[in-house]
Amino acid sequence: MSNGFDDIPFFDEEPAPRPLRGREPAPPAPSGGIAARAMAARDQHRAPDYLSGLNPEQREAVETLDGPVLVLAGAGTGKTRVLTTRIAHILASSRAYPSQILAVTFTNKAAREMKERIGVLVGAAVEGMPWMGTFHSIGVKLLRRHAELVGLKSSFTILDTDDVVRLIKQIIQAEGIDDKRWPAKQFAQMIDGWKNKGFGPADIPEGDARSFANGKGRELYASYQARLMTLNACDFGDLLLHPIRMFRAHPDVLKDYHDKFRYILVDEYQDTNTAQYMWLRLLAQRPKGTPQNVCCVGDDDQSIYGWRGAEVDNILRFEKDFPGAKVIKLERNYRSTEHILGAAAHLIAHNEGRLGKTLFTDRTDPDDDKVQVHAAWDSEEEARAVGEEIEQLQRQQHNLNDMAILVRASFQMREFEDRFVTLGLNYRVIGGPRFYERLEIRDALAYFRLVCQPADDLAFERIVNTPKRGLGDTTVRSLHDYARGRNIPMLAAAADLIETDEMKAKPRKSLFDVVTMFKRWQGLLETTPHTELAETILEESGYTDMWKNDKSAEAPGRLENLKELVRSMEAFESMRGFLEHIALVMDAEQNEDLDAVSIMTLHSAKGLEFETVFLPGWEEGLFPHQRALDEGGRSGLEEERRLAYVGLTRAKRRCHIWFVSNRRIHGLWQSTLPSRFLDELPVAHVDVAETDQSYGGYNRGGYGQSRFDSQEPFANAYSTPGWKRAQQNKTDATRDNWGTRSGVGLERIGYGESGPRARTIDGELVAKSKIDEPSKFNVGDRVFHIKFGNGNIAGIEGNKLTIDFDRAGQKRVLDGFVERV
DNA sequence: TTGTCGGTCCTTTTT
DNA sequence: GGACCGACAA
Repeated sequence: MSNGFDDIPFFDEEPAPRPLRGREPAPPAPSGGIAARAMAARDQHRAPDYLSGLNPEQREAVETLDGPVLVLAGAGTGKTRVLTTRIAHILASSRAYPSQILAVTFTNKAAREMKERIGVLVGAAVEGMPWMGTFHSIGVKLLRRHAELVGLKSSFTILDTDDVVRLIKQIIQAEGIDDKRWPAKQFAQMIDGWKNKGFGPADIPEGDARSFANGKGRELYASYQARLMTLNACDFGDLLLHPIRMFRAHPDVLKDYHDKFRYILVDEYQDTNTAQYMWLRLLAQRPKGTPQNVCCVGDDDQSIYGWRGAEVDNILRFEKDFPGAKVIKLERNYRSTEHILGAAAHLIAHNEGRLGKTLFTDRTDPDDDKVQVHAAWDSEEEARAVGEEIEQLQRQQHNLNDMAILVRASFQMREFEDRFVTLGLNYRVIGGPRFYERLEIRDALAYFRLVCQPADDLAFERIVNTPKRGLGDTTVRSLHDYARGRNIPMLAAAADLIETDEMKAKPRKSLFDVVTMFKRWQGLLETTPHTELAETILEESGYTDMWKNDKSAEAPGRLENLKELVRSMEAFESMRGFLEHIALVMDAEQNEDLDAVSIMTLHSAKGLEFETVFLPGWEEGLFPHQRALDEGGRSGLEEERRLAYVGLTRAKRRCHIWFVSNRRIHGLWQSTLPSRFLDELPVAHVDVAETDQSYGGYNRGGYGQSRFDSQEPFANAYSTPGWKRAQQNKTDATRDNWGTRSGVGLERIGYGESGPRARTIDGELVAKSKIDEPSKFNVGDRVFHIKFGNGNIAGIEGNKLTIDFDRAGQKRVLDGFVERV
């Protein structure tokens, strides 16, 4: 089986290790220069196999190797295939060594996938690509090489969010600022935001600086950075910012990398933030006359990370940054049915700031289902109905692995989990609390870190009294002061202090034990296999015993996790190697063998695809989310719409959308309006599902009778009272922002024409909490609630009523949902 | 030093 | 409704 690579000489690694200043050897250049000619030398009539399956646009994106290229790749148009084939093509045509290609992704998952797929194309040569990885992992690699240029030692540690918050808290307290009023977590987020924008302490806008801790924002940021330096540590943002500073301050170093990276490729370009953009521009923009072989792939319609600093503008201004750039659109979709594509395309057309792509497919099959819209009474019924749908598919021999439930917010998952547990339906939650973030794992890692890196004060503080050794705040504080005063690590300070009389006997003894333990472990570091050492550390420190003696329900699971942690170290050469890996890769592999429905947020679904997709919770306030509307205005709404677009385009064959009329939010039942996005779906590609169970038809047992129960079952969801009431409310509050735009947004589904409908940006839940207004109800009033039935008011706070319901017991509800009887 | 009570928060999340 | 954090008392 020939894939066109069999006889191409690949170089596993650059003739290592070479001084940086030395120029890369040019790969054996084919005399003609262009790829096609190189290939033709081997095969006169036929392009290599790896190119033959591509459509013309994809092929252009792969073969345009000279100069800047922007590939606008819609959902399901073979984006990853283009990227990987392009790399294969660069290698096959001997344009560069594997080590001369810089390929950047956002997530480790994407990097892994890319590596795998390139491996399939080119075999072992992929192992020679050290510069393929996430922005952050490449940043680490650069920094380890040149740490001293930014004032670090190359053994620097990488702090995760948890460490950062604890560190910032210390700094806030040290400045004598009230850390209740000015929470460290909030400031950590501010710093992260600044770093995303590429701001150092000197660069932050005056307003930002003033907004925290009575104007001390800048000062605090500066002391945080100073503290990181003394700790020889970086946070995630620094992994980008330090290289940027370094490249700016040392053009000679930058030049070396210009020479080195002959080809630069960037995945998911729409997600780059300003810092990443600056980083990339430094590396990709070359002096005039030198080749700028940069290729960015992205989809502006799938930009859903604006809230964490991603700048869609980066994709929009690519052509300005790289004059003469070739822009290639991939619009042929290989994933979904025409109905799903039609629905998605029509929805996303409501956005204004777009580059404008329209997905199409040749595949038409009269048997394909349209996108189904379902209504349910409340979230419980929604979960029940989705469960039934899944079981039905299962009976038709569909795999659970091919189905996914994509929610807007993670609290929605719970209802589905509960339901699936009762049904005995396998499910897997993706993106929940992650392995390496668990308490016991972080504790264990702190031990390992401190052994490898005795200067890691954060690790020291974390475990010095875990398990309990009688070393409380007082002891730690005095250690801290001593260490700061002498500018030495805390572990060293501890070693000093136990030699003196400054401490009381008890803490002194404990501290002595700690110091001795760590000394011994450090001695074992080079001689003992690292998994064995890890076990020794956990045993001797008393950490495993701590959990063995713990009678709580989680303890056995935590011990299990610790074992798993040690097992996972086997794959690494050393403890240091392991720590480096997990500092950047916080995810652990999921069990793929189990056949299970996936439950995840829309955000984590990006890049995935499923035969059948369920999209619950399409209600105003939830999706689009109220906060996105309040804080993001028009652009917030557009990002929500892109999220909806991402959701729809995950589906290959079947897509079911749900909305409910009642949802419990923050413990209170609220009645909800169907999402405006439902109005934006095209009639031609959508079916409103028959609901024999919703509303009228379903027996809700002894739970409060609905006043609609006596009526006829509804023909379809759009004629249900919830929907009608919703539409009524919408027209009542008409503020028409879009109505006059032509062509889009005016089609409606299954209900009568009534003129342009309101599409307000600040679409609100029906009721909001209002504390100040006097209530129109009195204690003792007899009232009716749509879900809970009749009851008496037991208490009133603002518009929140406490009601003793005849059947449902005591509940707190908003006064908008009850009426006097 | 440890356990319990009460107040607050509640979108999305990678590195 | 419930998880998490900090203050407070034993």
